Amino acid sequence: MRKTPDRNVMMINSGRTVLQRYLQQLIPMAARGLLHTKNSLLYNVNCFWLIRLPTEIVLRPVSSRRFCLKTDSAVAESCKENGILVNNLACMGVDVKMARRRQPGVLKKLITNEKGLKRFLQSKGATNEVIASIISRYPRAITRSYESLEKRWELWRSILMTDLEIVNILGRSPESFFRSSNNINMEKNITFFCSLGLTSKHLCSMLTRAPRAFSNKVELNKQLTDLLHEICLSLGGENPNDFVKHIISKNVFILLRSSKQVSANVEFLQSFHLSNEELLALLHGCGADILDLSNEYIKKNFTNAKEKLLSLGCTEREVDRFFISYPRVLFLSSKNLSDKIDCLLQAKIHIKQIVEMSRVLDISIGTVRSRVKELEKTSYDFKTYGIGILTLSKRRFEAKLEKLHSAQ
DNA sequence: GGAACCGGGCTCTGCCATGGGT
DNA sequence: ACCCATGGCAGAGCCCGGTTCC
Repeated sequence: MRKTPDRNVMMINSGRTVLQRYLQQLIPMAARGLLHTKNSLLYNVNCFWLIRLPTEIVLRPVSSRRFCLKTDSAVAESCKENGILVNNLACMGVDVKMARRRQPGVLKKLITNEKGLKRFLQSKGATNEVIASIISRYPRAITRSYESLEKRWELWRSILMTDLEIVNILGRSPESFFRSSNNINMEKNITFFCSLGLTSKHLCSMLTRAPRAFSNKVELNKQLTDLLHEICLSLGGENPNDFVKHIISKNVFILLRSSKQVSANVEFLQSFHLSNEELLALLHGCGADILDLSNEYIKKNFTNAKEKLLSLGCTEREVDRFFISYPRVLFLSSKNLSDKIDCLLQAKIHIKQIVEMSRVLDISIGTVRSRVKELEKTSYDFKTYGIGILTLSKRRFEAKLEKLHSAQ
């Protein structure tokens, strides 16, 4: 039995469960009985069931479609849906088709809290459009009780400053808030993250950027931090606690990855035959950036990029140095990286210059093209003056360009 | 003063699979 | 059989500016 955070909620939920099972059995029986006598009349009639719960009275209509006798399997499937719920949602602007595709079971439920959810979110400043979008994308949101929503919101507000920040996150990622109603687990996560030495500022950033991490079971988060702890110790690190805190604050998305993936990515970096000290420094620095990437993606990109660089005359050693000095290049898709290199070569930049200044691959192809074009007007020679100019920020580049023009 | 180095900011959801409960 | 909670994974960059070095 899954834990529910609140005793009252648990009672309501268990009451509902018993009642639901009872109704699920009762309604078809009633329907059969009624159909036997009033089949033709019932087809277009809305019938309301009065359901009394421990804390609330819900007037729940049952669609006449429930009594329809069509045999087509698709229609039979839709007959199981709570027609009035579906109508309610449609009236709220919910994309019912999307909701049905994502969580079909929710539309079959007899007891839901869509109106309560709407009131709750409205009171926090969410617009009707945002609420509809939230339910369309994560229909299970309407199964959360008011008490559970209040508690969860309170927990989120203990980290974030305003209701609006939470509304914005919900609008972006409804699943992260609604996927679990286990508020005790969320509390445990907050305590756990604090115990790692992460400050409220860190927690705020984590909840904003990777809210899903707070819905992970605390054991799962602990499993990952234990792995990081072990990695640090196995590499001779002296302060594993700081290492864990540093990696998480640097790349919070690591908490959304399995230990298996993170492990595989560390192994990938190990394949460059670095000393323990070097690998530790790499993980502490720019190596942390790529730990949350899909391992297959990293390997694929690495293989393709390596092939490309070797074909352009680079040595194995240069290639390895290139990736170690700037692992973030592995973020780039094979095609993007290849196109970028071609673009730089076309501008008469030598491959050795690119390999030595890998940061140049940080810039978008569009920016490279426009900057090369501007520099051509000033007869800028990359061989003589280097390619560092391409990596400047927009403001610095424009200032530099102005000077080049005035010097002409 | 200018170039090079470096760290950090923004961003990252939506879907499917699975195990367990009912 | 069905649903829920949760784990896992695919997807795929660019830019800015502070500090240090020469």
